[in-house]
Amino acid sequence: MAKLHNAPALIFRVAIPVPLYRLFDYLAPADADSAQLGARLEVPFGKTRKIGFLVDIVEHSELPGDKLKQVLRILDIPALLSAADLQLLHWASRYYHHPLGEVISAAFPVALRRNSSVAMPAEKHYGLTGMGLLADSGQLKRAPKQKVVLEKFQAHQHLLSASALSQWDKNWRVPVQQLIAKQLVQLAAAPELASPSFALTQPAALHCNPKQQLAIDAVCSSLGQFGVFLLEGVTGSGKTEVYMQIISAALARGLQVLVLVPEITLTPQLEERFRRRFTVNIAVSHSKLTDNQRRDAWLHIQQGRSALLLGTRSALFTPLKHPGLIILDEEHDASFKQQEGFRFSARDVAVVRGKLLNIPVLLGSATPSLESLHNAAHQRYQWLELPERAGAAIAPALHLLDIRNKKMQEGLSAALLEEIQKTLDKQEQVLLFLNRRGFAPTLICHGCGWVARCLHCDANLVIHSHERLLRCHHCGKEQRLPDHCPACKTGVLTALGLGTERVEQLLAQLFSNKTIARLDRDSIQRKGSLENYLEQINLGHVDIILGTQMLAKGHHFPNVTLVAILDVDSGLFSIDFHAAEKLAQLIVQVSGRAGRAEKQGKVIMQTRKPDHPLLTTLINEGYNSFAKTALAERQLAHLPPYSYQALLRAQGADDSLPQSFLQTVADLAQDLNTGDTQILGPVSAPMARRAGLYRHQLLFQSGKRQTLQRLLAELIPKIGQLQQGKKVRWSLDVDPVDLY
DNA sequence: AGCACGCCGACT
DNA sequence: GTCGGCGTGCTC
Repeated sequence: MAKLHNAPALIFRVAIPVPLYRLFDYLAPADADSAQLGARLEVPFGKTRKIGFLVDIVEHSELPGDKLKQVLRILDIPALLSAADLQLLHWASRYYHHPLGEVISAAFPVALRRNSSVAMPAEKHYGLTGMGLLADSGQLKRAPKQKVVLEKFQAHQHLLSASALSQWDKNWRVPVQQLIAKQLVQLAAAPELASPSFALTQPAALHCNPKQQLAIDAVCSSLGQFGVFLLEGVTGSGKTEVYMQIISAALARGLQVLVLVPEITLTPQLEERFRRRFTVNIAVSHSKLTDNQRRDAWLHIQQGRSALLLGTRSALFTPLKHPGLIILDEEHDASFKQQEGFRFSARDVAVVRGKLLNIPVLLGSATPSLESLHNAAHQRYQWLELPERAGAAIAPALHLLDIRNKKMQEGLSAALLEEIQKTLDKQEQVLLFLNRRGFAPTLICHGCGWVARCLHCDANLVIHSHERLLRCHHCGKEQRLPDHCPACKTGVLTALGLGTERVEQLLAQLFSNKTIARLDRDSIQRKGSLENYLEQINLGHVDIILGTQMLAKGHHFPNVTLVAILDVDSGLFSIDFHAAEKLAQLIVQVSGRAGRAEKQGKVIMQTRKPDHPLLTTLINEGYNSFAKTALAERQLAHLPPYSYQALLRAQGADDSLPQSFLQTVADLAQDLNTGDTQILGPVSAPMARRAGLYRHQLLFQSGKRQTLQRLLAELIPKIGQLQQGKKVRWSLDVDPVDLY
């Protein structure tokens, strides 16, 4: 404990996960020598204790020594984050103008943010004994469970962890214990990661076409150095096989691979394919897992015990012991953008991470974002295309169906109904897409014109007919479906517009001998898992599939030969300039759900704007032509990616507080604005009131990223000190993707 | 974000 | 007389 009198007391600069734009100084603890930057620290903070992060060690503090408290303890020796990881988090904090403590905190799994224990799961691993290796499983025919388990081990020829076994079969413990008793299986020490010689006993890779091989070679030759690759491949073009062969090359070099996917609904199939293909330990991280499971996955990768991490957005920051490659699948997907708190884009941060770690980053999509295509066009990303459908599957044919002046039955034209009938007659499946759940979006009184509106939002209530409810899709508030008009008491209430429930009802009438599956948030919640539905569909037990957005993602329905998008027009006219891009991606993605090698799929889009250039370009010339046109329009309008934006949102209990707060900020920004940054607003948000709060926004736009960044860097810390800033909830969104 | 201090209304 | 409402201020 005794310190030399003259040794200067060391000061720890600590980032604390609080919404404050500053660091906190502490007196170093006794064991200061063992502290590394990035280590978690337990510190006294106000009246409580918090876990903070060591970001600097200095000799002097600006504060007088008697104001400083001492660090209680260093939680991680050594630190769990590498220098490059810490550098990435510093960058992200600066770029997104979000407090460093909260940003670093986001890199850790929840279980490590509050709880100090890095009680590394001393997870048990099991492997074959020499006897087990040679044993003939046929001799266990009187113990079928043991036989299957033994065969599982023999097929893998390496250690299996308890969690891997649990995922394979919940009831593995008893047979494994019995096999241990027979000395066929033994408890083993957990393996270190894959050295370069780690055996990858994988099934032979599929034969690749030349374009696939070109993509594989391009990324593989970049292993060990930074580079961004944009892999554009339509559904069925063999994108996943390209991923697998590149992953395989990275693993063979003893490198770890981080694979990010948009949502967990996509992971079961991909995870299964990975597990079948690779014998390395695979870690999985997504929101359906428990905090402890996610902590374990994080630590397994951090310690190099797992070689492959399959996860969603928040897995991006997981420290890699042997960084090799980052893959981001469906890179255009909106779920890669965090929409609250620390609003980062996992796609953009992944690219920066690749640069800092000096590893390649592979972005894949059938419908790349305009930003990524723009980056590819400017040689910042290397563009790799997979034009052909592997196995000679035929791309679906797209048709616009003009429904102007056509008689419609619940949103379905006679011509479409005829197509549906024809398809059903051939014993093939039909997929109908309508991006609105519920029965109908409006309840109106035929007598007096009263409309059911949400009390807390600027929105109409949606009719949910099965549940006899009116529900607000923005704040979730519900009420009973009224029998009579609450305003005039006499008028007849009428449902206006279309929802999936309503279409389902009609289909059930028209095709009463057919099975219909409705897939939307409501039906999934009520009737059980999505997987169950998907299985029923692919077993051929369903004739008509009807659903929302949910259908556009990942799942392929090989027996579907007709896809119909019931209302393509609602996406054509929006105040948000991203709408056209999103609609085009949606159309292509939904189209991609259908068909297989021997049957060409057909896609019908009902529209009242059959001449709309977005639709005609997309249909006649394809997604890439559409993208070129859309980018040209963006350039003319000086919109991203030809300019850079940041959106400051504010909400409060009344209309004036957020408005005047943003006006103060706008004035302040104007004073600081030395560049060409445009300060637009404040204006009220497109939905001015939501969940009882009044919302306003202020948009910053500049032709130069640096100019915008410089302004924000000066402005944002000042906002925190504004008196008005404490009475409203505000947040900054750098590179916003939806302007709501 | 927490958490405490602080100054005004309806309760045992 | 007090329990407790949430406005305001601070956290090294």
